[in-house]
Amino acid sequence: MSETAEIEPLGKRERTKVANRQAILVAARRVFAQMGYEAASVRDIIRGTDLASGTFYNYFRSKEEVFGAIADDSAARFKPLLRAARERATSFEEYLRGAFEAYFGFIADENELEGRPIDERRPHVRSDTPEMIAVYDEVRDGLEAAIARGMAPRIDADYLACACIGIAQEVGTAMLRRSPPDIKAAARFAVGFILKGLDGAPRKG
Amino acid sequence: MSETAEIEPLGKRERTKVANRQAILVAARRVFAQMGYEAASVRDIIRGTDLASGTFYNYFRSKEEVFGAIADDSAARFKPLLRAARERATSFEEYLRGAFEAYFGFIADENELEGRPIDERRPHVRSDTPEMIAVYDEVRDGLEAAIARGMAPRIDADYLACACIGIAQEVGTAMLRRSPPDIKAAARFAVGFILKGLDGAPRKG
DNA sequence: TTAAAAATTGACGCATCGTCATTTTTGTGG
DNA sequence: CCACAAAAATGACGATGCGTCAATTTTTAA
Repeated sequence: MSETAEIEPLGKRERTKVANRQAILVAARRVFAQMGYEAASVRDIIRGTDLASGTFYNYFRSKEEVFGAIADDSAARFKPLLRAARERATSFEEYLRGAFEAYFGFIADENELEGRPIDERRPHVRSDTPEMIAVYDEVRDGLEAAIARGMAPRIDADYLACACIGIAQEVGTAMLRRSPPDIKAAARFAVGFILKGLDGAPRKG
Repeated sequence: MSETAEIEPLGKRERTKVANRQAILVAARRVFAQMGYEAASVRDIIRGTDLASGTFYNYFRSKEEVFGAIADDSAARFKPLLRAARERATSFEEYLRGAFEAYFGFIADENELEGRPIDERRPHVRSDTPEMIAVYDEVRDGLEAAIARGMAPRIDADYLACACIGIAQEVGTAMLRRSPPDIKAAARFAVGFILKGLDGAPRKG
């Protein structure tokens, strides 16, 4: 194998290319958080770097594409956490708990930047970018695997995955609105709810 | 009481005001569906009516506000359906089934306009309009009432409402992607899942 | 009939859009 | 070290959309 990890043979050209792309993404994250996604313009983003306006278009075609790249990046960083939760788990319940704690912890970290309210900067997490589709697939695969092993009943894995993602999103957002956000408690609620429905969710108080 | 329902004493001024506002909303729905929310401009919307560009700003401040009005309108039309489901039901399960069938039927109707994929018709941020908050409150009230009557366990009503809404949204979107969308089946899935968790969801096939 | 009030209109100044010819930077061979 | 080609950055440009506003038309009320 001559494909060993390409340690660091990056010329200056490649390095600045990576650096510029990253600078744009960092500026975009900040701008989206500060003024909200809708209000932000490509010019606002590029002003947050030391690049010229035309340079933006060497890296992205539009604001939407930048948003997609950020979402893709988040999804790519989250996916291994999800995978790890699956591999670490020895039971379905453990898998679910690991996955939800990973997700709730992740969004708690991601939203620590000060600025506009959460709702105005938050991606509408649909099966959008390749990495986000990969996350959805990871969720569904994990559930299908559990079903195949008899750890979960044989139900519609697509709807099930959607239900879990919906719960994760909405309960996650609700958690962020509470201060301080209690990650374990939120995960406990979600896991109990998914496993047993109303009867399984932790009693209040 | 001299405040009796104001039957129809609308002058021409009031009538055209209502008509123009409605014309803008109708055009906006069509434009959002056809070219996608992001790509649409205020000019695109106003071109879909016989009004001048400046007139738009007598009714709305921005494209976002138009979307908010559409969302608000949808929520306002949906809320009574939800309320009716609650009043009609004689058990918690019946309430849930009625609510989900109402919601899934509603979004199936709402998205019958041909055009861009569902996901592109909305902004990438979540807007919480007054009527949408009212719908959320209706959901939570319904659940709290059930809890108070001992028809459901005493769990965190806020998280529960969020979980139900998340399920409704994600499973609803997934349902729309299938053709033809099977409203009853989707509702059966959601209700079973909420009541009993994995064990309660209908088996596949 | 007429004057005040309200609403509509479209042109205006300004900002952002995406492009592209030009300039600057980087990699390569003599 | 220099020169030359490829690659990338730059900012000015025409086009388009933005939100405003003085002028105009329509409606209401006296």
